[in-house]
Amino acid sequence: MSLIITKATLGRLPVYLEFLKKQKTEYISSTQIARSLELGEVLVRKDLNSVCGLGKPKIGYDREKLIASILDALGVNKNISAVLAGAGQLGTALMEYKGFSEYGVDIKAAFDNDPKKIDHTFANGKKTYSIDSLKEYCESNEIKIGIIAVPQSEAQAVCNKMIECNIRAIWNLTTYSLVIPDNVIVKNENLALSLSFLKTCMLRNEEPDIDSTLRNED
Amino acid sequence: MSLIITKATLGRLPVYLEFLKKQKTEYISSTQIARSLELGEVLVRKDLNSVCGLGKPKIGYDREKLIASILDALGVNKNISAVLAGAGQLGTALMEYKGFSEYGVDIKAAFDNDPKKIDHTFANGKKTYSIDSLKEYCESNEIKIGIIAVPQSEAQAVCNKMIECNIRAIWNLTTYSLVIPDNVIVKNENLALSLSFLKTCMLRNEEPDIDSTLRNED
DNA sequence: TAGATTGTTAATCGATTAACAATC
DNA sequence: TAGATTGTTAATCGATTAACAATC
Repeated sequence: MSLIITKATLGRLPVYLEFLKKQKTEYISSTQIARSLELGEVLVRKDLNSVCGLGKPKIGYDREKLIASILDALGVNKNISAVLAGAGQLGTALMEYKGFSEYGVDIKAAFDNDPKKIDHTFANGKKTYSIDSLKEYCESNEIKIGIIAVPQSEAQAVCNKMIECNIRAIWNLTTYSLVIPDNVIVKNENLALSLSFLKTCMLRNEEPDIDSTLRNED
Repeated sequence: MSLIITKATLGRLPVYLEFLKKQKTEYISSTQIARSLELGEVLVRKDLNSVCGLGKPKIGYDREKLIASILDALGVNKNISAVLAGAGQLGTALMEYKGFSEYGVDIKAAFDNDPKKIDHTFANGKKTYSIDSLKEYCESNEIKIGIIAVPQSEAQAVCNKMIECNIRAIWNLTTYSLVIPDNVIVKNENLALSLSFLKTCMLRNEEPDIDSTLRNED
């Protein structure tokens, strides 16, 4: 029944999701989706097929069910708690960002080593704690994801601390290439690289449809 | 001489660059690079070969020259000016971020429609102007890149304004799928999607080496 | 010469697309 | 039945890897 969901598919599921949410009709065909998103229609069909096999010839796919299946495949319904290290400008922006909850991720608290930042309360009531209390906090709050938004020079140290706290997935917003054990996954979000990639594409007059931040190093 | 640089290669160049900068030796072999970055050594050789053909058997590549070639291929030496729309938390973080200049991108000014934000001076002396003065500013400052960090609901309007200002490359930090003409390139930087992708990979226990933000929609 | 390394050509692999049969 | 749509099998395409010849 359920085919293997490739990573390429996984990457497109949220795109389908956004699109499907905007539609109004009860049923929707892969042809419509493909045309609107400028993707091959067979590709769309294969993607949809790998999360749910319920398309009906001549009618299309049940929109509601499709949305539910995608949400399920993405694990949106499973709520996951995260913590953030580094309550600077970027950290604050992330703490106050509302979009994460839509995907079932809750950044519960920020941690910093700067006494001036500790105890600060964000606009939404979340708080900044001392980095020393990270372990205790993670243990009592079932934290699964760690977000690193500290200065480069501290990135590895903070990363090590997070791993000690049993965090197994790290979102790295610094430009530092973290060294991590095999059982931890890292996603690098290098904004400088990303903007630079756009610039390079512009200079070469190409579409930026590959992302330079996608590779894992070390 | 210079082979075609594929986009996949283009995405890896900055990774090589970071690594090469950290090294000390005069020459470096593709084998060393491959091992350190966990890439295939033939792949590294092909990549390096597409930007410069100066590897020497038994010796390796001249580190300095390699760095220079990569910088050149990436267009880092060509300085490009950008403007940012939306001086909120995220916008402020980007305005004050120091890493962009390393890749030859200078975000010169921020624009907003909120009177409370207009005329604000950032920590580094850059300023926020009224969105109404965007066109004039872009024309007199040769602005090539526009960064959108406004609320979703205003993203398209701001994008349209930027296109009127002759901006041909847009870095979109909202979750909105911008509709743009063919001669404009967009790079979507959807942070919610990115974090969500990490979460999904964690739940499925996979490495997140493909990035969901890489696809262009609409 | 032997060994380390580069660069090229062919094979493999994964993802996408094309062709077409199946279904309502 | 005809037409629209789905789902599958084979072909294509691009990128990576393997094998190996060339070079210092």
